[in-house]
Amino acid sequence: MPTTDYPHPAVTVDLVLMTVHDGALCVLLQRREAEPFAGCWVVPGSFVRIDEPLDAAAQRTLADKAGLASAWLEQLYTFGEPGRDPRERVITVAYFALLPEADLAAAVAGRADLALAPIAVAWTGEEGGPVAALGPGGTPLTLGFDHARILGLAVQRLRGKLGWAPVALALVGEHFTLRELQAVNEAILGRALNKPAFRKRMVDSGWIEATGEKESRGAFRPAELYRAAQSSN
Amino acid sequence: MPTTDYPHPAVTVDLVLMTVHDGALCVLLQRREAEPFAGCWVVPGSFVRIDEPLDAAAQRTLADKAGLASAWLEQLYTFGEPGRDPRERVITVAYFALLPEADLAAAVAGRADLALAPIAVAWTGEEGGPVAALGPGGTPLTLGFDHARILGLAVQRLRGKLGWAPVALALVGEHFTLRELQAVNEAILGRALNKPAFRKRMVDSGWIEATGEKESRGAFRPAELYRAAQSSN
DNA sequence: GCAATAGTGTCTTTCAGACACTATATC
DNA sequence: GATATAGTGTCTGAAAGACACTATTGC
Repeated sequence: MPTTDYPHPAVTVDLVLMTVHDGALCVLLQRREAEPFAGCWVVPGSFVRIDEPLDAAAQRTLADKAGLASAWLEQLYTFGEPGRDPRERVITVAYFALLPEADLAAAVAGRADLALAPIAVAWTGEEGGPVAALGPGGTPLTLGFDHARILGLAVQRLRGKLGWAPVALALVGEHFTLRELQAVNEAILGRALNKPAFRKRMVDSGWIEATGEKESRGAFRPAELYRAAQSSN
Repeated sequence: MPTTDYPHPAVTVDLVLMTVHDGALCVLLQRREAEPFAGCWVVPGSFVRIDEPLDAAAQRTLADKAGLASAWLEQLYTFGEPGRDPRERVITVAYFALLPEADLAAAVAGRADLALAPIAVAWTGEEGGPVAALGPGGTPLTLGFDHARILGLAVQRLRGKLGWAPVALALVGEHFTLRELQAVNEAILGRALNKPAFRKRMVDSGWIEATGEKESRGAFRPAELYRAAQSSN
């Protein structure tokens, strides 16, 4: 592995920032001003600095673009087709990040170039494939670069990890009810779940613990509030 | 995402070529001649050319370093710590590849700089961690760069995929018996499997189909030979 | 007591592990 | 028929879905 004089590609990180809003899995998209793909929507990204670890570049992008300090952040896949950016060779390391709805809504508020778009998934199971992101009228947004494919892979990975990792906890607040957690899971999977089975699985998993406090929403029995267990990280 | 004048990092692909030999999961390692890490063992890799897709670079490395035309090849993870190569910033996209024992043994034969090293895994379950590669005397080889970590992630991914993807089929020949397939699975997982359950799972999975032919090894009942089903890809 | 949601008990089905059994080849 | 491995039937236990039931709050 000697050093070479061959031209080096540019390397970026792209962030698929996801949350669940109104029962739908949503992603934060940014409207591009400049060419190429001006007017199209893309996931936020930035160039990796020459002395910066990849995870740090993702963290920095999270702070710059969304004003967010912390999130469940995980490397997704690296895309490097030569033609994916018409200007120069750009290899992008895609990350996906999960945030509670409130955090992401705050980041979007007052920013005309940002949108929280519901994701429309046509496939089911493990095959995967590209997905569409919907605009205000329910019409699909035009995504720039290969970001429809990146989004599709993010959804696929998220669905796959739901069963064996506490990723759903990153999408609810610090305190949450089992009903909220189940709703988040159902939004991600796109199908209804069985209530007793879900509750048993969650409680037995060791990911969550009861706080002893209750949530009161109206004229009916209040729900127990849970929080992420210490070891769930 | 404008173009920039910032310095670009070098990008490489590294290949974790694995097979099962003598009941042990093994990896193809190459002894480095040059500094840094001269005398250490590393997984084969090469620079990504400026007009070359990442998958094509992995495929080319497979052909150059191991003389192999085809294998189960899958992107693993991208490693980009600034200090991982002391010469310059090198971001590497790691792939793992699975080959039948015979193919990899042929690649190593007569090459003093290549070795097929058994992998010693200390952990179990899902945590993962770095692993050791063993030399002829059973002593651990000194691995260069961050390749112990790359190897560890490859083992973790391989173990994780065993249950729901037909990866084990890439490690046996075109025709194989269920006993051979089970032995491969056991070598990867590092634990014994239940025979009836394994057979039922394999047959029900749809990944394999019976050929109608038999394998005769001695004075006992011959085993049915199977092959990968068409849809198992 | 009524309404509405929270939470649970129980039955059934499905699947994997354990174990012992039957099957089939060569000698 | 002895032997060694291939392959299967059956029991058991764990986990999930279906469904109905009980529990608790405000009004």
